[in-house]
Amino acid sequence: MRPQAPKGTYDVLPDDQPRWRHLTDTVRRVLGRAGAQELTTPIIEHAEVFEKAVGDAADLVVQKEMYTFEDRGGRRLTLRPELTAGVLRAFIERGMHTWPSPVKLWSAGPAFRAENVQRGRYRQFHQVNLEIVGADGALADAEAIALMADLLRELGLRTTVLKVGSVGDPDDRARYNAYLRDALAPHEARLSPASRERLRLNPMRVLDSKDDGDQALVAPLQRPLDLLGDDARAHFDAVLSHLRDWGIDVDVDPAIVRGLDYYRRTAFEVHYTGIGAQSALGGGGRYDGLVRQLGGPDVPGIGWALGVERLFDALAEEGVTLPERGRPLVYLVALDEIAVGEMADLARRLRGEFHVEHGYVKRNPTKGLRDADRSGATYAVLRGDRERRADGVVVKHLASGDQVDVATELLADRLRPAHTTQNAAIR
RNA sequence: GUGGAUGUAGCUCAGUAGGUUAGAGCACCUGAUUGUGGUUCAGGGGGUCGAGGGUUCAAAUCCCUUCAUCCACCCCA
Repeated sequence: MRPQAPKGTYDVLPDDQPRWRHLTDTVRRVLGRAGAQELTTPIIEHAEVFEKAVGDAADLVVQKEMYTFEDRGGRRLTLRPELTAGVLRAFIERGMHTWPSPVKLWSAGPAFRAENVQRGRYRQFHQVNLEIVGADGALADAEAIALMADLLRELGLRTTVLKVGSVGDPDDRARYNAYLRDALAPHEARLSPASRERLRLNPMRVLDSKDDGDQALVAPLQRPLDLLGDDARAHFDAVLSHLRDWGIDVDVDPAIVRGLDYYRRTAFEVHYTGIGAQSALGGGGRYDGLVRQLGGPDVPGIGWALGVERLFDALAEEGVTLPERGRPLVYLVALDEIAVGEMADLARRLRGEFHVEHGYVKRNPTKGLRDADRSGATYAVLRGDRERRADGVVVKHLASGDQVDVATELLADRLRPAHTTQNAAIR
């Protein structure tokens, strides 16, 4: 049996690394200049952190999809299925409510869900996360959404669809769920089996059923947005107004739905068509009761998460070119046994300034130049007995084929100007 | 949890009315080329045909089971 990565996991190979760096660099820049600070939390947390966050609605399904285990000390630990709960746990544990408010925190890293895999869905996946904790005004909602849009744009995505809605305050949600139950009860027999179950557990979910019959039944009904209370309505209008002022294009989605109870008011999602059935790049919303629910002070918050794998899918679909891996400036070739050691020494000196590689063994010029070529280096530097007699090396510019003898002690000086232009022929 | 498709060399894939030593391209190694790379040419290494069982004189090929991958359903914090 050949070794194999666990189902739903994958290796990020060297050629894939530059796009990951590009992503984290962009996140750091875009969110950082808005005052968001990077926070790294553990990948494992006490299971109760997530259990409390999910709440009693804890839809058994959700629970089942968490990787929970017992460590040797008998502690119940969970591989985080998302980043928000851990961030808020840190917020509470570290007393961040005493920090200048609001506290803006971003995080990025792996998360785990025991789901069946498909395109854009893995068991170990990665998220970029932003939380703005301690602000309850519409301005915070608008800024959170705007920052997500900024990030997507700076990454190079142009054709995303940003849907914004409101799930209202808890009373509004209860009222809407009751309305849906009443409205659909007479037609229950015509609902799909899945939606009959939804009607019992979480009526709002019927709204995003993929069944055509369900959709026909639901079409004439009012949406959550239609039954907002005055406060939630005013808040939502203010959010939209800010976004309009800032030129952020959004689609108002009157039927936007959240699975968990702690969400209130603003909810949003960003989608990208063309990356399969899992078209949501990410989403977020306001969670004013959550910090308290986790055992902290009663502070409001809003946040979002983006799925890294889906971002990469979308970037590929959009044809965005990402940086390539770094190539050496010089590749050192040892033409005899003595030169092997000399080149290793030379490499260590040059690496103070340049990206320098060598092959550890004696090579004839044919093989040595082939190695240099494959490394992607700009220059090959060769040394054998002929060069040793002159205390020098041969420097060959691989693209042009031009080559020149250089005294060893002058090599760094000759490379330095080329280093900045990388392609300059040796002078 | 459910359904469909697919598992053959490091990679992408041919190869089924069951029939000798299982092939190609790319990649890798060697040589042409013992002081000059990319191109080219010649040669070479590399396979439990995903795994286990069954049918058969004979299985990559047919049957069963199982595992994995992909896509979709479900679900989606």
